[in-house]
Amino acid sequence: MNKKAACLLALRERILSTELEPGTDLDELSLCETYGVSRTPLREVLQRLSGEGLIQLEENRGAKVASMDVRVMRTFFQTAPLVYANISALAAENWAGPQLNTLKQTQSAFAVAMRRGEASEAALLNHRFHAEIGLMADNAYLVASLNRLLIDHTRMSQTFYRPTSEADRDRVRLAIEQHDAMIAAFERRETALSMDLALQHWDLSRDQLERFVRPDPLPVDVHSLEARRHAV
Amino acid sequence: MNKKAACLLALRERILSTELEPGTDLDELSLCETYGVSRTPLREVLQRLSGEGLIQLEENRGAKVASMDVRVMRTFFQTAPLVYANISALAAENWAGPQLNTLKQTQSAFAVAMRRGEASEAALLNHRFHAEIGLMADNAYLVASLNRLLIDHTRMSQTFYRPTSEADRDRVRLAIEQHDAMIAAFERRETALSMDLALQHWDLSRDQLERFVRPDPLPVDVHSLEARRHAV
DNA sequence: TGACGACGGCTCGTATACAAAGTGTACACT
DNA sequence: AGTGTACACTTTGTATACGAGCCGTCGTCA
Repeated sequence: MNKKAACLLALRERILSTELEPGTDLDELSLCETYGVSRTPLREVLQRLSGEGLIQLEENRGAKVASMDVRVMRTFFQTAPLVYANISALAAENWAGPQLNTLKQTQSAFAVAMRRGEASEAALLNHRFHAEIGLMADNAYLVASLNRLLIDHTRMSQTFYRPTSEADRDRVRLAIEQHDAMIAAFERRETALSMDLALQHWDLSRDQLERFVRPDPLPVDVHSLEARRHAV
Repeated sequence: MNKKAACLLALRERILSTELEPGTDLDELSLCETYGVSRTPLREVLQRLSGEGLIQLEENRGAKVASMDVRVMRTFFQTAPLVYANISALAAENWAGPQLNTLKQTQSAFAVAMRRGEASEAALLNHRFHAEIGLMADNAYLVASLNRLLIDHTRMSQTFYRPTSEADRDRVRLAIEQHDAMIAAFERRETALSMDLALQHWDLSRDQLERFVRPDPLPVDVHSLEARRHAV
């Protein structure tokens, strides 16, 4: 029972961190061995992961990690701002009890991981941060979308948390500041501001993700570069 | 294998039609007997239904049909127009291949069922109609929200398809006309119009659902009725 | 030599048996 | 008489064994 939950958690993390890359085939027996559970509970875990959209099950063909092709990504960029903005506004409106403190704790853990350069830990904590905002929003319908978005967001942003240039480092710092601003807005129940901040946070993410998805093209050849330069 | 799929389908329909009412406890053994499958595949079906949000699983406590309390409904009314409108616009933009024809077929089947007074059949076909629009929208993220909304929408609207007054009958006719208008808008890829029509369709639904949720209050007593009448 | 078919291995799907957890009742003790 | 505990029964969770479906390879036949 505890082993089953552990297995679920572990697989989730391995998928989100892209240690298990999109499209990877999953073998039941080897997973059973890895996590020390028999096939019955393991298959239930797989069913569950499939329900969450982390893996895809095919009849008589086993499971594979959910793919992430260009079409999916187009949709992702189209949908994310809508959902993130609304979730954020709802979170400001509806959070209750200890949720805000939980969020603050996640945020500090995130900042620490980032400072220490623990990249995949940071990515997972960022995921958790936004998932917790989802819980605060208290809207089972939109959260369904949010969680799907977060899966792909986390997988795409793996590189983000391994900043190489100083400009990248600045962006990460900005992301952390934005998180703090969001927390403050939630605390004061500032719905409209929360929505704005979510959109700003999204803009930053989008720039970063687009750089990952569509990196600067390599020069075709020296001549075309020269030609372009003189054509301006 | 086929029996498992049949079991899944059947349970889905029974839940959507509220034959299995929200909150009902589900007993594994009796379900096994009913559908002629053993516990292992049945439990996988339950996992799946849980993933779709149709039932709720609790550790060592079995499954129960997803509840539908007032808080859930508040959220429902808040979220539905946003998702429906966007899904509709995306459907107009992205539908491909035979999807539109499939939708037309579902629509005629729905109209027929409605004319024949087959209430739960009509409710399920209406569900299918909107689920198919979801597929046309081709947006895995938003569809997750849509499907959650449709579950509760279908369960709440069970009464809608048993019109009692002539005014109710008019509303049903209008709903069918709106479906046709949506199909036409999709066919011509009129994104903005599709969004508008979805919102109109939602307005109609909302009025109907609110009447179900908040019916005309019963008279407190005869005296207060008399008093009210004279007061006008 | 190429193509079709049969066989064998492998993985997935299902049934069943057993273990663990929860629940209700009855009996004893305060 | 009320409460608490223990035991039996019901229901859920897990392991394992067996059957079914897919895939690749090898052999045979044209």
